[in-house]
Amino acid sequence: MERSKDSEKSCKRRLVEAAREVFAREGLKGATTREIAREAGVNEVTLFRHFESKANLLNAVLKQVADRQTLTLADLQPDADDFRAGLMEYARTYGRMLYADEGLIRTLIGEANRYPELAETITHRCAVPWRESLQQYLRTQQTAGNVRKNLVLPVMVDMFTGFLLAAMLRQTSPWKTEDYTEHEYLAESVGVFACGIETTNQQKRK
Amino acid sequence: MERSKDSEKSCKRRLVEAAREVFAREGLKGATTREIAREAGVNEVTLFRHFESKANLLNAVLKQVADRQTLTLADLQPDADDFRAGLMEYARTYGRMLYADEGLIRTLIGEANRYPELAETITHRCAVPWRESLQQYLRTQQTAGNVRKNLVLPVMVDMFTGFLLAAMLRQTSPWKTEDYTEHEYLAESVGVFACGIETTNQQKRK
DNA sequence: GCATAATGCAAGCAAGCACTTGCATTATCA
DNA sequence: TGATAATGCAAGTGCTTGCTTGCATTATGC
Repeated sequence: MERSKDSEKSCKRRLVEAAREVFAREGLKGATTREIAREAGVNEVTLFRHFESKANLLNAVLKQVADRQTLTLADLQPDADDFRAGLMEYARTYGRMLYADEGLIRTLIGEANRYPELAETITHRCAVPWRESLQQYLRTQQTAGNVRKNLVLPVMVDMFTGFLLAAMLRQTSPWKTEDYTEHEYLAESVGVFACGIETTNQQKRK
Repeated sequence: MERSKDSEKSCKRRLVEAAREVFAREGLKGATTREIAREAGVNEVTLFRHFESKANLLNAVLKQVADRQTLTLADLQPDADDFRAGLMEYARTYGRMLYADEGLIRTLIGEANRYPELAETITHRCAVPWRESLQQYLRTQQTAGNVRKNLVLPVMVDMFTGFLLAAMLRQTSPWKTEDYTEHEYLAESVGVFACGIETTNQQKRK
């Protein structure tokens, strides 16, 4: 039972990896088991022997993505002493994650209503942890006197992740308009957001 | 040639209408010509007689949506004297449009990379006009002294539409978390945005 | 070296898909 | 009424899909 662990694992892993790419590239319906198997370099039958259905394979992919995100979030230690620097760190990390999983995120946005249980899973394991971490950070900054106390924190958190998500969607579209750089967007938008929620509203100098 | 105009038009229109719903509900690949025809109450063959292919039908749908949005935008006359009220009007109108076309927007986000020419069309005919209108409004407010002059306006515009889009995606998801109302989100987020870009940064009282 | 488990391969199945064809039926309008 | 155009209907074509079956081949660990 121990002997085959390695090869089997590498085979399964290669399949999950390939499936992640093909699902992201072709969509849930557009991805075919034939193409996934080909991209993984294994026979299509092997795919069905490991995961019994295409749906099972998709679940394995999502589980892997969720686990990776959990690690990313756990590694994040934002600067609590510099309010704006901490926010920027959240924004950069969140943005990096968005770009890394772009294809899957697009696909899930598109198919969320058709696979509700799937959307719920990914939400509970990805979005909720981010929300709570960020909300906790803002609460800390409130008690430190940096952030206004009359804010609805859940709204602020969703607004923050919201304009970052939208930025990713725009930048990775085939039609991106290119009148500012990604870095410029991050700095400017997070700056305005910070300016909007902080206590002492000193004007930001460019 | 005049005689059949009505019935033909009504038939074509019913097909486009049904197609819009089915495409939105099932996705570009998931939507079948059979179901579209059934939902329109006509025979599947009739569909192929009017539009020669599924792709043509999709184009007709997008054209209709784009035209409708052009009208919506033309009707919008934001209050230029009250900066925040004008912003809120933009937000409400934009939000209404987002909710009306939710399904299609989701689908297009999901499939943008697989149908680039399609994404480009819809962008040029929908997103760009919004961007320019909003940017013009902000420029006006800058000269009126209400908005800071050291802002990168394209970023501001995309940030604004961005957190509104993301809010719609969240609210219409099967897993919406429900810890604030749609109205509350609008008021709070637009408030923070306004607070972030305006010249005199008076604290907003709840 | 040998049993056992994993993989490959060729073929196929049943279903669903976009799209077509041929013909009967209905509505339109002069 | 009668020609013409639009629609309905039944059937079918060729392709792709997820998934299965049977059997040969390879690797693994004792």
